[in-house]
Amino acid sequence: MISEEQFLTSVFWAQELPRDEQERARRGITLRTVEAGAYLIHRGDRIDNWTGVVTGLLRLGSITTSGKAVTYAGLPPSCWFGEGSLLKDEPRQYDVLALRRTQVALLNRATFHWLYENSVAFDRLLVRLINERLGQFIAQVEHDRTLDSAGRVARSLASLFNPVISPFMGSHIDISQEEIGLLAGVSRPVANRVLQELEKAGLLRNEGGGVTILDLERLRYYGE
DNA sequence: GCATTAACACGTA
DNA sequence: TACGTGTTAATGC
Repeated sequence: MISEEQFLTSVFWAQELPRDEQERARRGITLRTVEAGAYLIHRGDRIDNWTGVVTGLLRLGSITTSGKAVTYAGLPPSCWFGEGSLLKDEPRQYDVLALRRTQVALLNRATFHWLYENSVAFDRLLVRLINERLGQFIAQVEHDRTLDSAGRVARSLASLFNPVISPFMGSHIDISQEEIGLLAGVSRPVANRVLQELEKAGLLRNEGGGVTILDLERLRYYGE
């Protein structure tokens, strides 16, 4: 179980629940650390938790039959995921890999289902998140087919700062150019070149192991 | 052409 | 020493 203070500061949806439901949710959450390069979830695993990123960075994706890594989304701090597998009670469809040492919060299955059955506030939260994620993935399919590498890097960076999905993000993220390349599906030299291009355009600031976003709206539509 | 990999130099924690 | 960044050369689709 996590402390009340940790619950309120690291779980963005805590305040959306009435007091008694908050307390029930808090008692159902445990913390866990995943080392850099380790898998939190393998494709085919049975899922027993709804999972939130507290610190660090995860990559949602899979490996194609030809062995190529495909990224579906970066999962930054304050992002919660895995509700699909819990609601459908089916094995996990994708891999979740820690790009760096990452702390996650795990809400156990029983508590998740209790909230799902009994809390209007929790259901509204789920609908909002699923709706937003659907829009994000549809946009991503379009962009992967139309944008060049600069647009894809800009897009995948911008998607980390989605205020519905990861509301605690602010404007800075600790992420190396190597990791940006892994998320955007480009090599590090390309990520490096694009980041300099985006900095020249005034959309972000490169800070060595991190990036500060200066203009999220233009970053989101860069290259269109 | 544009991207990738491998390699090297450089600065910093 | 380890890591992140900037850059180049060789190579492939």
